Amino acid sequence: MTAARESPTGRRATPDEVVGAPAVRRSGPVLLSEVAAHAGVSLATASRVLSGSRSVGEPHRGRVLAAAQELRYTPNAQAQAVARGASNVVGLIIHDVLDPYFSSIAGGVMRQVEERELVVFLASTHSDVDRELEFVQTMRSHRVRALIICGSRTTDRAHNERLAHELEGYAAAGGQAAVISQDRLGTHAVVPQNRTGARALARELCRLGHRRFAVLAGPRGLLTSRDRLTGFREGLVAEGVDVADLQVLHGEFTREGGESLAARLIAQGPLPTCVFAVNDVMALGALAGFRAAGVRVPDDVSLAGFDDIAPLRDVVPSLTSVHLPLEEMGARAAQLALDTEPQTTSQAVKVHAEVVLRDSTRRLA
Amino acid sequence: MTAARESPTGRRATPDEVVGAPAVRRSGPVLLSEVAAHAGVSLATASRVLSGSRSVGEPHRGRVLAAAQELRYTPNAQAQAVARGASNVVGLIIHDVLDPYFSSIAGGVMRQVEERELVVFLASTHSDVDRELEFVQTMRSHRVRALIICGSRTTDRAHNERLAHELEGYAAAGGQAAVISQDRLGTHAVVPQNRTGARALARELCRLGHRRFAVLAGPRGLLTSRDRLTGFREGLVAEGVDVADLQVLHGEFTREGGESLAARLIAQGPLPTCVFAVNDVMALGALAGFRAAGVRVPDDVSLAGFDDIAPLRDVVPSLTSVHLPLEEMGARAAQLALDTEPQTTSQAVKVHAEVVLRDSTRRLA
DNA sequence: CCGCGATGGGAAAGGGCTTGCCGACGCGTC
DNA sequence: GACGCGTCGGCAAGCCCTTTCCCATCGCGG
Repeated sequence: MTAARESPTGRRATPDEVVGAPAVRRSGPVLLSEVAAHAGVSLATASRVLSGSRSVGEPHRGRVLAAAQELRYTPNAQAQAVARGASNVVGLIIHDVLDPYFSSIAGGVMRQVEERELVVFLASTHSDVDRELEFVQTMRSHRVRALIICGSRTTDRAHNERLAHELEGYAAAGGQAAVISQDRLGTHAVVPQNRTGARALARELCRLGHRRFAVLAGPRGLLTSRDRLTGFREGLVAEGVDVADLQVLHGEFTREGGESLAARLIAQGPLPTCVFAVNDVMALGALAGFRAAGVRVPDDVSLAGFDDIAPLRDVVPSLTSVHLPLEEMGARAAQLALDTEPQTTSQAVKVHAEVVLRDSTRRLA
Repeated sequence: MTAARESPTGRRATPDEVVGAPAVRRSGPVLLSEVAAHAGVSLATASRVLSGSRSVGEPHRGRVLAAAQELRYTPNAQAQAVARGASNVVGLIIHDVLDPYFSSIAGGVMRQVEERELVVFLASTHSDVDRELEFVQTMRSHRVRALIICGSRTTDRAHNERLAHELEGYAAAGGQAAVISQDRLGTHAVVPQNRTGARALARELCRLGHRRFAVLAGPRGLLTSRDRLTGFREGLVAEGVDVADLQVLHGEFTREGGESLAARLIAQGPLPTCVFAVNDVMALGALAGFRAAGVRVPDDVSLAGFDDIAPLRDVVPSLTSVHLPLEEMGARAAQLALDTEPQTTSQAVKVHAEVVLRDSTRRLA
């Protein structure tokens, strides 16, 4: 912005000038041209030495390297990207770094990115679909070589279309994208088996003897929540549970959401024997809510979540959940976006979800 | 990298060629020049309309916008950065996204960054000091306008000097840096009162009647660990506790580290009445370690941590800790780096650390 | 001694964008 | 009607690199 290049004076310094004002360092980054001048070679040669794009004879080679070192030259990655027509940046769009679900996924992505010596642009949407769209634009404008979105997954058709449209634009411009947990967007996709996982969970819970359930669901518009709810319902039906009186409470997909839903559930009257929170963050909130109200888990009510996020390890009682290999999902998405040839037909990787019974769900007598 | 522009044939297409192959859309991003051509104005005008750098008369203005929309033009941010001589990217270097301490800080940074409509480059060092150095280089080469490091804080003099040197180079090139939890690096700094906090914690624990302590410390080379240990010791001395037989175990600054240290502590013989883990992640590990060994907290041993990370909220027993406003620290660092004029003398912000007594530390009879 | 291919250096043409400058134009004023 | 002024287009010169040519040089066999 306030670039204020103060170069007007800046012609080539004659030897005398060098003697005259030795310490007057131009501020701002050192340029390749300065390195070249310092080494007494042409710009082209300096470039070739430093980027290793072609062999350069020893005398010159050494001098360029020395000059670069002495001047503390750092190539301008932006200019390089422009000149080469390709960047080494990967875009990552998630909801929130603070949410363990997303940070685990981000961790997986980062690992892959680091292995390839790339760099990641991180953007967090805070669940705002418009920001999501906006960020796709931003990423595109930064010409990221790959884009990974772990996003909204809303049922909002209009939004999904716009997103698909954006992504198509991104792809048309030569980028590779992978979306986590949502397919049919015309990109690579890594999708957890939400429905199957929830179905399996329902089955296990029924096998523990539970018949009366409540579900703490996310916002109605979220596909993830809907899929898990649907799967759970199917599972119950398969086990012969009457789903008619299944209590389903909708709230935010956050800890606070879970907490207040638990409170609402308690207020509504007799508790079911088992509560399924469609994700672990909500389950943790619910756990806190129950505890605050003096409702004991699992004695008074059983509680299960979904995702098997890391902090679950330290909770008491340990939470029953449906395990998702979050880091792997991130890593896989990164691989899809980074290792696939552009123009390949997009792949969809299904991720297995596995029920893990722990102490928060008890067997009924 | 494999840029492979398919231009060898690529001289300028003659009008005839255009007629010959009308639908052959060049792949790759749409260029500003194409937009300009489409709108029938000059490149300059198109640029001005789209960047709003100068007012442009209505007939042209409208046509440029229409053309841009129709062609789905996205400006090349890299080229813009080169041309403008300033980028709108902020660099963030942390150890690990998966660690709640760092992700909280990252969250704070992100908030500030988003408010300013900038974008962040995230790099994680996984506690590797060399990678840290490397990343500073990378960030510098990407010409990030601000750099926030939440890093190693090692006692390794050589490394610190190299880091300071790197940062000085970055600053000389016109960048603004802020470092979290380490000062004397010649940059802005946000430093938590580790020592004071630990001292206060020691005092509170003594007031609960504890006299025999153990400290689960991080690697010897980590300043954060050392400061907290020092402060804790000072606090004990101030309370008249004999520090001679204070048990100090060193391990990794991770959950696993805490877990195995707890095991070691148990194996070593009679437990002290209270254990201080120098950070919460270790404390959580220790809690798990104790639990696994059948040692009850706080009945058999009291346990305290430091940082007050988010997952602590859901742990049972709730953990006594020293609260640090992590998000704010990140936000503050971002502000320092973003809102300060370059060349200003660097500021150091001290962050208050406050003891929060919870259920994991009990009062001795 | 000459021609040959291989090698390495440099000038210059990009890459996609911004912006300083100039000139054209329309308007109001005296 | 001439002049000044403000507005707005466009040319072209940047920004900092990479890479394509092309030419000079060199070693070498014929």
